[in-house]
Amino acid sequence: MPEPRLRADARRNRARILAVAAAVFAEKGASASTEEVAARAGVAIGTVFRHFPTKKDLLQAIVKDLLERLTEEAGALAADGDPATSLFVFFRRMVEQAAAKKTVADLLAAGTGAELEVTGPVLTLGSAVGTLLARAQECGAVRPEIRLDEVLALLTATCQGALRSGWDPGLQERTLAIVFAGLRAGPPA
Amino acid sequence: MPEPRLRADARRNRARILAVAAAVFAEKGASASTEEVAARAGVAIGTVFRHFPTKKDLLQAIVKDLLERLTEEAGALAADGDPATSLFVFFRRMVEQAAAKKTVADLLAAGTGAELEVTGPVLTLGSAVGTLLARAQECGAVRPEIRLDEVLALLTATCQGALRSGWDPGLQERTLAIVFAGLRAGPPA
DNA sequence: GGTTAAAATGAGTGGCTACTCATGTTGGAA
DNA sequence: TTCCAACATGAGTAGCCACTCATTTTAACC
Repeated sequence: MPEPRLRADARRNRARILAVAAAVFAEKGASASTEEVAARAGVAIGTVFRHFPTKKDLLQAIVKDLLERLTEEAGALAADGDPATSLFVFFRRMVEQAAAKKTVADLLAAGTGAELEVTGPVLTLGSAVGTLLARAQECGAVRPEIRLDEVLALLTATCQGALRSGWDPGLQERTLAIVFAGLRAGPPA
Repeated sequence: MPEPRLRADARRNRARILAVAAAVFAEKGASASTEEVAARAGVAIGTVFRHFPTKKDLLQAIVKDLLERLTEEAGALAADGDPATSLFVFFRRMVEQAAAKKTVADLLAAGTGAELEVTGPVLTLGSAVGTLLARAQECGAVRPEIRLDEVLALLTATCQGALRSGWDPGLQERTLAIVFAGLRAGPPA
C-alpha cells in the first residue's frame, strides 16, 4: 500500500486540522461543530471534509492518535518502571488526562462500546495494560485473582467519573487510593 | 403556595407524559427528541410544552423523581437493613439501574456537576448515603477514614462506567467486588 | 513561464429539533 | 344546557449542523 503523496499545502493543512480538532474536542467534547474546527484552523469548511469525509472519521483519527500515545506510555512503564507501582502510575495518568480532555473518556467508552471504530487500538492499549497488571501481580502488588477486564472496567469508570463530575485533585487522589486498595487488598474480614 | 388545581384531562396527560418520557429517555438517553415523547404518549407536541415549557424542565422533573425514589430506598435500608452490608447493597442497586436506564448516570453526573438544576435532591440523596456509610463504619465494615465524597465519587464513576461500556452481570459483580474491597481493606502492605 | 491536476473555497442544501401560536375542543361550574 | 377559561392541536418558525459542489487558486513537473 504505497501512500499517495499529498501536495505540500495539503499535508500542512491536514496536520493543522488534526491538531486544532484535538484541542477543540478536548475543550468542548465531541459535540463541538466541524465549523469551529475549520475556523480555528484557518481553513474553509470544505477543506476539513476533503481530508476527513465524515466527522466520525475526524474523531477516529484523533482517538487513534491518543490511544497510540497512551499505549506507548504503558509500554515505557512496562519496560523500565517499578513493577509494583507502574500500573497505578499509569492509572493515575489516564484519569488526569480524562479530567482535562473530554475526548479521552468519551471515546475510551465509545471504543469499549462501539459507536466509533477504534477496536484495534483499544485492544492494543488493553494488552499493554495487561502487561502492567501481570508484572504487578508477579511481585504481589495486586491480588492474583484479578482479571484484566476488571481493571479496564475500573479504568474507564474512573475516567468517566473524573470527567463528568469534575473531581478536584484531592478527591481524585483519595478516590484512586480506594480503588488501588481494592486491587491490592488481602482477603475480606 | 396553593397548588392551582389542574383540569382532569390535564392531570392525566401530565402523568402520561412524565411516565413515557422517563421510559424514552431511559432507552435513548437525554438526547431523545421531545417529538418522540409526544408521539408515544399519544399527545401533540404542544401539550408537552404546555406542561414542561422546556426540555430541561422535563428532564429535571424526571431526575427529581428518580433521585427521590433512590433516597427513599437508601432511607429504607438505613432503617432496617444490615449495617454491614446496606451500603454495598445500595451501591449495587444503583449501578444496576444505571446499566438499564441511561438517565440515571447521565444526570447524577449532571447534578454533581451542574447542567441541570437538581442540586437539592442530589444533596439529599448524598446525605442518605452518608447515613449508610456511617453505619457501615460503626460496625467495621468500612474503614473509618473514608469520607462521603469519596464514596459518592466511586458511585458516580461506577454508574458511568457500567452505562457507557455495557458491563455484563459477571464483570459488574467482579468490578464492584474490587471497589468494595477497597472500602473495606486494611492498611496496604 | 505554461500547464494541469490536485487542493481550497464558501455559499448552499437538507435534515433534525426545540419551541410558538392561531385555531379548535372540552371539562366543569352555574 | 350554557358558556368560557383552560386545555389540546399540529402546522409552522428559526437555528444549528453535517455535508456538497461549482468555481477559483495553487503546487509541482516540464
